[in-house]
Amino acid sequence: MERVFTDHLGDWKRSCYCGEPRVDGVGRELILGGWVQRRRDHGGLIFVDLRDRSGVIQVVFNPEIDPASHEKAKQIRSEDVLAVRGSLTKRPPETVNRELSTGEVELSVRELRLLNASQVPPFLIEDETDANENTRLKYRYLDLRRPQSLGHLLLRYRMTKKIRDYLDSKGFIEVETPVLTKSTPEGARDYLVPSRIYPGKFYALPQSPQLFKQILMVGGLDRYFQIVRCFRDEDLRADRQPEFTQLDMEMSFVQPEDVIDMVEGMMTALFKELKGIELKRPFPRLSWEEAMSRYGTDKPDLRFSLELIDFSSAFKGSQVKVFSGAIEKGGLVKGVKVAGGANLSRKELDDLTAFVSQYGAKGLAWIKFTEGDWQSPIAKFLSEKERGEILGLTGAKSGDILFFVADEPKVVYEALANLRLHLGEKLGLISEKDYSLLWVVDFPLLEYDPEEKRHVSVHHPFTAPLEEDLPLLEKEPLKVRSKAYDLVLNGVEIGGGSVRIHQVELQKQLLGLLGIGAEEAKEKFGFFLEALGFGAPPHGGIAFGIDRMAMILSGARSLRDVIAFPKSQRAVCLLTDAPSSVDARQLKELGIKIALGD
RNA sequence: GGGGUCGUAGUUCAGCUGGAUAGAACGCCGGCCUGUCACGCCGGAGGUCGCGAGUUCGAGUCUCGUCGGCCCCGCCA
Repeated sequence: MERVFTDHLGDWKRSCYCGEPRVDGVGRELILGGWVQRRRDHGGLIFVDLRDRSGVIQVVFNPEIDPASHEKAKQIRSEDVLAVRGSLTKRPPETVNRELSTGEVELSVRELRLLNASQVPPFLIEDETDANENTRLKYRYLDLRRPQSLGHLLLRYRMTKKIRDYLDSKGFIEVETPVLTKSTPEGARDYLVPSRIYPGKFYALPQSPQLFKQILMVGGLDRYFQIVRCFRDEDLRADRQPEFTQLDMEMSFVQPEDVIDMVEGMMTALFKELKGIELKRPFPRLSWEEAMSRYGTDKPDLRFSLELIDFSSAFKGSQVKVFSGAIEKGGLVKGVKVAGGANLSRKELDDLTAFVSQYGAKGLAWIKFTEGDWQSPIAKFLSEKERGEILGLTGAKSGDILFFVADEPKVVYEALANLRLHLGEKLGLISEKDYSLLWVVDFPLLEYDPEEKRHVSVHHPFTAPLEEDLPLLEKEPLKVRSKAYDLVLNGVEIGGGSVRIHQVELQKQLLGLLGIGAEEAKEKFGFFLEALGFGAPPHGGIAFGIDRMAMILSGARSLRDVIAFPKSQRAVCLLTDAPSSVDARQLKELGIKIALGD
């Protein structure tokens, strides 16, 4: 039987939100509106928990107060929308509900208006919902009614609001840049938008407004920011969505220190506002090289130690062939010591081995230090000298365990960085309440891409080299460091930026190093190079992942929790079913034929 | 593109080495109930076991394929 409600709001004006009434309002007549969290029908009395974004209040339908509304209330079901008029009353002391902000009061209803009936919801609207994400995303509007969902969006809003206020106070101007723009080489795959007016040509959705913000500096804006949607057509992860939001900023006449200083001020204000935390300034800083050697990653989580230890020199020429072999081939032997980790079971060690194999490690060697003994598959191959060096490097004591990975540097770093994180979580070394902010600086400007057989930018092609390294650019480009900086929060890169190249000749030289010839440069970035030639000031900036920041600051597990309408891992919007087919007519207008291979 | 994992009632799950009528909880429907707030009590409905092949006397269970959710690798300057 379909329930249909036909009441209208009429001249009723809502008095306040459901979560607001308190004892001091007792006796007042209130009009409230909201959704039915729950109905408890006692035959004689009917209780309804009425919910809106502010919270829940109990409303009571008592036939002795108003028989008509009590009769009407019998039809009420979960998630119906209703408005009630009645008097706020104090609850009898024994019926006070301490769980509710409004638990000392309730509304005695004199009139009920049934505004809209709800279908039976597919899952209960509660914070501890166990509905799977599939269902929650399909019925996102129901999921959003959960206080936790609202909390995430609210925190995100307060964050962007504070950012805007802060940057405004520092003289930044928010400027919008195009969403329909030009596809550029380098970087991620572009989302393309076909042009109807120029069949066969395409706009691209921006991966970031990089060139536009630099051109705004050429335009004399001096301080720009934008909270802006960006698009990258790559595969998704828990921390990666195809469309995401950046705080993009840029400043003129600056060096890295100036940008870093501005950002520290902003982050400090943000943490104070959102978490009530006073951050200490300056934030800690690591060079890229130090971050890699101590943590194996350019975004270390400093909330716990477990630093990497280098055994490469200790194992040169070792009887342990996997170690000495790796070193001979130009690789490394590195490891981590877990104090008190000797009680890890064989199964756990096997799991850890499987874990590092994901990152290309061929094995995970270990030594358990027990009372007067070294338990290890490699123990019998270790010389006295090596044993001495291991003890010297690690200070290992009885009860500890040591892990080793020997391979080419990239594999060693990736495997151990991830192992370190994995162990940190598994062993409970990370306090959820801690926040660790860290700058990583002095990145290399370029790295060599063996697949493309050319140099590629570590940051992006517009990043300026460190002035002191400029002489190396011609002969040893891989040794050149850049004026780039990343801000890392709890092991997540939340922001990255650089001071840019503002001189056209240097920019051309750099594009050349990347294998982008004059011809291609002109076609792809001609407008930009031309702009640099008209008096581009020195400038630099940074961009932050707003979604990631919101995720971390709200303690969410996934980016999807802090995005109102996120995509599934296969890049589908489960609510709208996008992407979808389009009319043949639309395709024809665009001059597009679908040519799907078999 | 690859690996892992999950898919059984509206929801979350159980379902053993393949065996007869596929269960539970919550939700839903009906009845009773004036102080509940995860109300309670009584009764009831609800299933193409994601989909398609195959093996078998017999498949929710085994095999292959396929679709979808999630996690990861590759990818993401």
